[in-house]
Order: sequence, then structure tokens, then C-alpha cells
Amino acid sequence: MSDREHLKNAGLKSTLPRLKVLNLFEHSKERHLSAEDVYRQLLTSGDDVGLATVYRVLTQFEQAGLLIRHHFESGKAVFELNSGSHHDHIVCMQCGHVEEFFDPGIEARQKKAAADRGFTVHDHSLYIYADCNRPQCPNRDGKN
Amino acid sequence: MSDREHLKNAGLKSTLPRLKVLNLFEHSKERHLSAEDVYRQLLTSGDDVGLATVYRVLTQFEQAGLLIRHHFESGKAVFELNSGSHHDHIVCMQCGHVEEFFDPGIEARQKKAAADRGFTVHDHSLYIYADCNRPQCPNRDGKN
DNA sequence: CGTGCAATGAGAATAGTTGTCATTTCCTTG
DNA sequence: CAAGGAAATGACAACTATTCTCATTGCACG
Repeated sequence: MSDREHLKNAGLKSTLPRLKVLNLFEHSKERHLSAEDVYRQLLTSGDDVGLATVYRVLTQFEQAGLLIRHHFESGKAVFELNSGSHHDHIVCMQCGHVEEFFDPGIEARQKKAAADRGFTVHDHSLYIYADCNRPQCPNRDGKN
Repeated sequence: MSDREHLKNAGLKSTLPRLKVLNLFEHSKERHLSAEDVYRQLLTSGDDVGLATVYRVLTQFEQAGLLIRHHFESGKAVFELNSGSHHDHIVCMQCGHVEEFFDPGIEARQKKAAADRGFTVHDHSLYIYADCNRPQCPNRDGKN
């Protein structure tokens, strides 16, 4: 399916800024991007899109289910393409590197914990903050 | 142990603003408070403390291990007294009501997921977003 | 290809939080 | 108990992330 159709299916008019943002998420090396990241990368590649538009488009994409919004520790939102398969995140506190994982046992226990208390679950977020210990991880702070 | 000693033990000079903030957390009906909440409640009870001081004190308390900082969905930080016993949170999306739970199975599986990938865990956060379904939950949004 | 409504861009506005700096408070010592 | 110096405070400016406003532009549809 083309990006144009993708947007149509999501109930969104197919406009230039939206195509650029979607394309960026599909081809960027980084899987998790903040609004600022998106804005800068588009600027760099010569595709001028206003920052306000980036924010609007990201929110629309989230509502349409194309993107997932995360709030890592920084208090600043990052987005990733919605692959359809839910997963949780391990974030390196030194370099910001993110790895994903999925544990059906954890999912099941969460559901149960909520159900036991009478809650109807809409969503959940699990972030593990850690050191990635990879050789290429610079032990500098303040990158994010 | 008195609040003064509490602060001393934490390596913090015992000042009026810090005592007021600590006291508020110990006696407030709400367990989870934002900086703004703390500021307003102190104003209301006639204890004038500057907003900047509230922020500073909260951060110091967090570093001293007296408080725990959470980032719920809103992107705005809330704090709770550190009871020493770790737990996770279920947050009602309708009324902001928070319930706590602890599941050793979830904890263990998280540790394993990280260890399997070579990470050294520092911390983690698990929030379940749900409807609390309590009779007293007003189904209005926009409270938070 | 024009027309209308939705989308965009620029910049102002807002929310939450941190930084600056002159003034005040707390603890120690005399 | 008073004085002094370091640390803490308060008022406000500054900053970051995000949303709002509104005049202009661009898409889809006939």
C-alpha cells in the first residue's frame, strides 16, 4: 500500500507535510523520534515543514493509530511507527539507546492486576531504565 | 523520628519550607502530588512558599530518596512519599484516581528481560491507564 | 480548472520547569 | 545569646515542549 493510500485509510487527507512525516518514520534509521527530531530531519533534507504542523501531524497520526506516543523519562514525547505488535521498552540512561521486548507473562499479569481491582484497561506503558553496556555506548550523560 | 531528624538523616538542612513540604506529603489526603498541587495547598493553608522553592525541594527530596517522582501520561511530574516498598500504578483516565499494586512475577520478568539483553537495570516504571469504574468516578474528562 | 473547506506556516501564547541573584535563614562559633 | 558565613529562599526572568490563532495556501470534488 502506498503512503497516500495509507493516509486515506486512516481517514486523513493526503497532504505534502503528512507524506513527508510518514515517509521519515518509514525510512529513518532511528525508530523513536521526537517532534523536534522530525522537524530537524525534515529541515536538513530540504523539506521545510513548520514545527506546529509537525506537532499537529504527529498527534493526528497517533489518533489514527499510525504512530504510538511514548513519554520516556525526559518528559518529552517520542513517537514510533505502530507496527501492530505491542512491545515494551528498555531505555539506556547513558546514550538513549532503546531496545524493545515483549513478555506475554507480564502482559497477562498486568491485565489481571487491573481486573482484580475493577479497572477497565485502555493502555499501559512499561519502561525499564538501564545502562546498555554496549561497547559503542559513550558513558557521557546529557545527550538527551 | 521527627521531621527535623528525617531531613538531617537525608543530609538536608532543616529549613521551614522543607519541613512544610514534608509535612504536607505526610498528611495530605492525596498520595500523589504535583509541584503545583504542593504550591497551592501550602498557599491555601497560609504557608507561603515560593514555587521555585517547591520545585527545588521536591527535587532534593527525590535525590535524598524521600520522594519518588512519576511521569504519568500528562507529561507533568507527580511525587509520592517513598514508602520503601516498590509498587506500580493504575491510573484512571477519567478522574485521575491512582491505585497501587505490586506483582513479584512482573518484577522478576522485567529483570530477566533486561538481563537477557545485557542491560544493567537502574529503575523502571509501569503505568496502567484505565477506567476505575467506581461509582464516585465522574465520567468527565479534562480534570487533570 | 474554480470553489470551499481543511491544512499549513509563522509567530504568539501557554504550561511546566529551571536559572539568576539579591535577601534571608540556619547553624556554628565566640 | 550575638555575629558571621554558607546555604537556602523568593521573586522573577528565562527556557523547553507544546498548543493556539489566524491569515494564507492547497487538496479533492464537481
